[in-house]
Amino acid sequence: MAQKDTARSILDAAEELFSERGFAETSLRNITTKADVNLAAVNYHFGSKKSLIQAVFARFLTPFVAELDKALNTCDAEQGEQPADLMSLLRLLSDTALRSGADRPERLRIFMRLLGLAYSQGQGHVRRFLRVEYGHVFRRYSDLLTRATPELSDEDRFWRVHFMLGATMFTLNGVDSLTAMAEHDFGKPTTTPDVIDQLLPFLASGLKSPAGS
Amino acid sequence: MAQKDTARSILDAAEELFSERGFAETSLRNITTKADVNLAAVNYHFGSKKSLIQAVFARFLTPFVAELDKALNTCDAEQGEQPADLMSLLRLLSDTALRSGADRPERLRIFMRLLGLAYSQGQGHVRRFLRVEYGHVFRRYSDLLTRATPELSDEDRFWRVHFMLGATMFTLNGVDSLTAMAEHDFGKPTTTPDVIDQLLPFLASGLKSPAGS
DNA sequence: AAGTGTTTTAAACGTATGTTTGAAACACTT
DNA sequence: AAGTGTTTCAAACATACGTTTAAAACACTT
Repeated sequence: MAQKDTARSILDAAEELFSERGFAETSLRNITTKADVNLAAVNYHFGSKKSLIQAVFARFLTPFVAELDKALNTCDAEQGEQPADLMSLLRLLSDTALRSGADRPERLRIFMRLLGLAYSQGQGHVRRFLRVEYGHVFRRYSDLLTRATPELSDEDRFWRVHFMLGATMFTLNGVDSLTAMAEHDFGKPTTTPDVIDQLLPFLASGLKSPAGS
Repeated sequence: MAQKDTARSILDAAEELFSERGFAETSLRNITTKADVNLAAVNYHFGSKKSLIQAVFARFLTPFVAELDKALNTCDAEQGEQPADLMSLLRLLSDTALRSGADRPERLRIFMRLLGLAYSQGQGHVRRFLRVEYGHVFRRYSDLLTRATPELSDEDRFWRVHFMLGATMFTLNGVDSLTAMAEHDFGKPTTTPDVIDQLLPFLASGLKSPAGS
């Protein structure tokens, strides 16, 4: 019992501190102090700081890709030959992401920050870990995206999908600062689902934008 | 003479190393070794590591915002009352960015990586420095963008501009990996201006996308 | 050539980090 | 209750960092 508790406390504290300050800027002493466990507990339970970082990602991503895989299965079964349209595909992904870790709604924001950090900081080991562990589901989703945009050349689609990825990562990365700015400027409170409702049409328009200049 | 050389060598090395590995992950010893100067030279010439980071940004941004300001002046003079259209505005910005530091074309990529790092890593002092030092020019550009999209509500425009920013940052951030992937998959070599030619229509379509779901 | 202010150098300082250790505390079977 | 494997703990380890120092080397005026 104590084992699970200690490991979970460490993961909770690490997740939050990493997302706030980055990986290199968060020390094991920060984490163990916040988790109220002994300093040596990290190395005892996870082996090293690197492994702890991967464990933080795994705790979020493993249930998420499982749910996404399930959602893609029912999507395939329902539609048969006819490909799903673009907007539905985007909704499917965002709904799955929002539902994953439904207990706390700010979980998605935290995880997106972690993902952004992993790609902008060194952390090549995280990228490798993610590709090896979860690559097949993302490849599956990518195939559906291809079938939903048959009018695009592979090259155009490649670039535009990355543009979409960038807009999404950046936005959800800083969604807390952005919603605070929006609330200050426009009065209305804005939630993460609200932001996603704004984002998806933008992404769809961009992806379908006419080719050429 | 020796003074300028040492300081410049440090800036060159710091710019490259920071953009490759991040700020916290790059030590002064890494920098001074690469620059082939003494370790103490950084603190002698720049005072501290923080000031060095700001100096790296200033060296790129000061000429850039000067050129952008000039371009905005001639833009104002030419157009008179009639606002510039969206595509021209985007071109104006990207042309200025591409021309700035024209000596080496990968300079823009390096700088975009630095900017992304400054916002994703802690580095709150960089954000503050940039806002205080260069904020007025970006506010000026933002006003032109507003006049070019009168059909949008301030709130919609706010969000979509940040989506554009995200797509741009992410893309130019990883433009070297992305062009390498594109070349591997599609044969054709792709340059940074090519990528921007793909990006701008995407951004324009997204910004102008019809409101509502 | 002497003198003066600037720049470079090698070495050290103090601090913080990730990790290891060996003993103590604990949980659980026999 | 003794014994056994697991978990916690305080302390120390080795290493790396940013910064400071004081002397040496340099550039340049008089």
